[in-house]
Amino acid sequence: MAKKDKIKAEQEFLKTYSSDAFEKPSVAVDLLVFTVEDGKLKIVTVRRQEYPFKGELALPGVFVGMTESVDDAAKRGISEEAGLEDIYFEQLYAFGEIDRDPRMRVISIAYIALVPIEKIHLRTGLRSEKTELTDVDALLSSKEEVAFDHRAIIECGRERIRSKTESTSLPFNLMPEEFTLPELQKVYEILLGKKLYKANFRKKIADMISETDHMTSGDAHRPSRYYKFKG
Amino acid sequence: MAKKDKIKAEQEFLKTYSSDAFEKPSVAVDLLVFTVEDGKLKIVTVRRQEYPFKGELALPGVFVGMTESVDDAAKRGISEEAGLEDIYFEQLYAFGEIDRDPRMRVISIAYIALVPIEKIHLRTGLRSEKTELTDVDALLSSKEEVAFDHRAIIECGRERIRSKTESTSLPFNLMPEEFTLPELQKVYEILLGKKLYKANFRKKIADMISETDHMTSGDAHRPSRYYKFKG
DNA sequence: ACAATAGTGTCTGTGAGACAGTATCGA
DNA sequence: TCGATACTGTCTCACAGACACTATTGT
Repeated sequence: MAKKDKIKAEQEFLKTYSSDAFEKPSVAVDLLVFTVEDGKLKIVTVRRQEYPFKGELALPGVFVGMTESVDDAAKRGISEEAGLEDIYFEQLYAFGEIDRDPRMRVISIAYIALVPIEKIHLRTGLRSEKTELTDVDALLSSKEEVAFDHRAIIECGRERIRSKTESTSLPFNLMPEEFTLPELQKVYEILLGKKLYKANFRKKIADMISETDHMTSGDAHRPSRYYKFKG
Repeated sequence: MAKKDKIKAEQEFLKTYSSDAFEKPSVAVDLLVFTVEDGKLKIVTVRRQEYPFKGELALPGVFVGMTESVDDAAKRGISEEAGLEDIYFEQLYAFGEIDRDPRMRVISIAYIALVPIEKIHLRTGLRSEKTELTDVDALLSSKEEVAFDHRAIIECGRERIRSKTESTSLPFNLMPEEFTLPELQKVYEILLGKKLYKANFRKKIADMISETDHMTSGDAHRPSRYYKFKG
């Protein structure tokens, strides 16, 4: 194959579009790390210590490095901000408005992650912002100011969760290894924002679970069986 | 408000992350412009005139400029490559592997667009690549080489179309202003890849259409009523 | 025995799938 | 009249929703 041609073509290309010829946007990932705590759907947030949006809530995020894929950047961010490894995450949406960051052009690719609360160990981020757990629905129905376009990103993520809860096994990613069906139903109800009928719920998820041989004990009522997620 | 603080914070930020301090990935949009022609689902493709992947099929795409949003870049690309304005499009997915372009780091945000065939006027792109219409399912089931990771992107778009056909009114974006129900059903069958029952199909889409007062004529069989899409 | 929660049986309505039937054109 | 395609009626079956009933613990 004409290697000369190849090199020439490459040089031609780099002349019209090289690292130096054009200014480029920065690319970041923003992270929506969801969990359920105290009967509420929450996300990991940081409180901004600097302008712009100083003092406001924001999503944790990292810039995408040249030596990592976008997925890997998301994984790194989740690890740095929430101390989490090996958890479920998926790409949500790319947010690309010109002025979403007043300092510079940043295109942000948002990811959602789902974690059982037991696994979460909040960690102070690299830029020493305090990480906290914030009630998603309370935040979205409040008028609290949220940094950048992060309110819209959170709304988008909330919607994805709701939608995939109806049609996939997504909520299992919020559960510990073993769980009872009343616990699981509660999580579904939180994600969907409505009460469910016990019998119908159990029929729906019947083929996603397998039972274990032990039960709850110590409560002043009938014990509940523990189940595991079955692919 | 402490404007001084604000400026200082900004400078601090730009020091640790400025246009010059870090190399940045390039950001492009790749376009999946779908249409139905001759009973087949097709997309607008270009044939690469340069290395790498010279001679192979590729998706049309443009780099995202600093003065346009990512959505606007997609709109511009659709206009430049297919001569189309005011058509339906939506973001598909961001592809961010490190080596998806062997020349340089490019993160690509893929968009799908749907156009009735009557509107398509293929236009030679800026880098004078020939644009053509390619049968999607034939391409995907063939072993033909496709440039970059574009085969995976096309698969992803094909899947999005199939999925949204089942649950939304997406296919109407492929129809002209007025259409008959047999025509509409044909399009659904192409998108879903299977035959549908007439009566069931009509029940399903009944509330998305409104009838007009005219019919087909000239065919050697019963005429068919024209309908319009109704929100 | 009772409060409290776990778990099951079943009726009903809705909607998809399957198929048979009727309607209306040109030749 | 016939071939061809448009259009409609209706049976069935799977499944979600709603609700009533039974089961098992601690106090």
